Amino acid sequence: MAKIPTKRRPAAHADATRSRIVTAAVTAFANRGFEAASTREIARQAGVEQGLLTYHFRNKDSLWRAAADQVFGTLREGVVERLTAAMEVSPDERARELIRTYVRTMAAHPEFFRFIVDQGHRFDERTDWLVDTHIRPAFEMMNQLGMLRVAGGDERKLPHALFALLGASTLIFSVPANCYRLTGVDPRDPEAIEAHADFVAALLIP
Amino acid sequence: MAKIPTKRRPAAHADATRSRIVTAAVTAFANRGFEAASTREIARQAGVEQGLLTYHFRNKDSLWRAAADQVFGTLREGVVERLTAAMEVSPDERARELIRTYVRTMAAHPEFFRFIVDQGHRFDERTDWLVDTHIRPAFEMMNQLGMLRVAGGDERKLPHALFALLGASTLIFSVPANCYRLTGVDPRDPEAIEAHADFVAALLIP
DNA sequence: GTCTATAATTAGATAGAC
DNA sequence: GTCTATCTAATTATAGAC
Repeated sequence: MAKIPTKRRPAAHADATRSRIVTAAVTAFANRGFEAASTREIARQAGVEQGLLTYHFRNKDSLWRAAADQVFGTLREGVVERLTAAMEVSPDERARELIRTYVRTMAAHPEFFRFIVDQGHRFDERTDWLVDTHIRPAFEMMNQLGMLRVAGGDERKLPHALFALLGASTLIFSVPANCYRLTGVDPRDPEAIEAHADFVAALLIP
Repeated sequence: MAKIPTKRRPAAHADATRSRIVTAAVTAFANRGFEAASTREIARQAGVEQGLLTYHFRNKDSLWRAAADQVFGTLREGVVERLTAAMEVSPDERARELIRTYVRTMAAHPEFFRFIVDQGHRFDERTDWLVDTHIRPAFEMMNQLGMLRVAGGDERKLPHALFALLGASTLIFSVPANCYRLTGVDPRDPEAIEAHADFVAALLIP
């Protein structure tokens, strides 16, 4: 009586399997970088055999792109969801709250930053794809929301504002071992996240 | 008549070989991370055979520490050298100039940031060693120089100030492919470096 | 001090059974 | 859809020649 798939979703179980693989891939790629992440370890984490990965994804490169889709998709949902609550406050306070929201989202998804740093120094196809598919839309959304007002309306300062904001907001959550060993503060603690959100918001919108 | 070593420095040539290996290792570890960097590729870049690496360094871990010593040593020299020129200006302007110097040094050595990010999320022996040996002394020097005045004298804000400064100053130089593809600005250009130094200095010391 | 050879392990990709 | 088996190549570490 087991394994009777419905007519409408014969592949529901396969979708779940595929999803588990992608989730395991996100962790592996973020923790170890593209080359060092092993498809065997990803399969093991997802509870499947390595051969199945080539059924759902052609090769390691395709799996990486699926992982990137999930990382940026989750991020987009998180930010957009929190931004729908329209704020009737001053532009400065609105920008500050956007930045605090941004910091909290980064804290919840440190894998995002490592994805970018691991890939961002390679002038290759994957970087072109990542920027065109995911990073540019995010950049334009942040700009339209007024989060980059720190550039003072000078378009030439936008790149510096973007990477300064991203680096200031996110680095601490991507190197928790360094931060904890160095300062005793664990950046995964909720209080540390709020403290960093307040600090960065005050820094960028004084 | 070749290969007549002097009495005092019989190993001068060996030292040069060792140094070439370390230099190649710095590049490899920064570009690809600890696991993905291969000792064979490092040996090839240094113009030696792989077996020689275990003569000069016990294993990959020891080689990584030697590479870290070189990265942080170079950085320390660069910063200290530039700071000896005492500045008789206001504390604010002095802090700004220190931060500009810091940004320029980071731009000249993007491998520093990738060393930290690649290692900083692992709670292991290497992180403990890196923090205790290199990061903490650098942190204390920055604090004593007044570069973390953005914390406003509040000791609890120091961790946030440190990682915000480091991230804001350095990220852009560590992801040049992202920045160039996204904005058209190549952060390796001297004008871009100066623009970022000015931007970050103005951001942290308004 | 440097190289050659190789052992033991692991990598990604593929073919085919079920 | 999932797994088993295997191929080729690359990995770190080691032993020993010179």
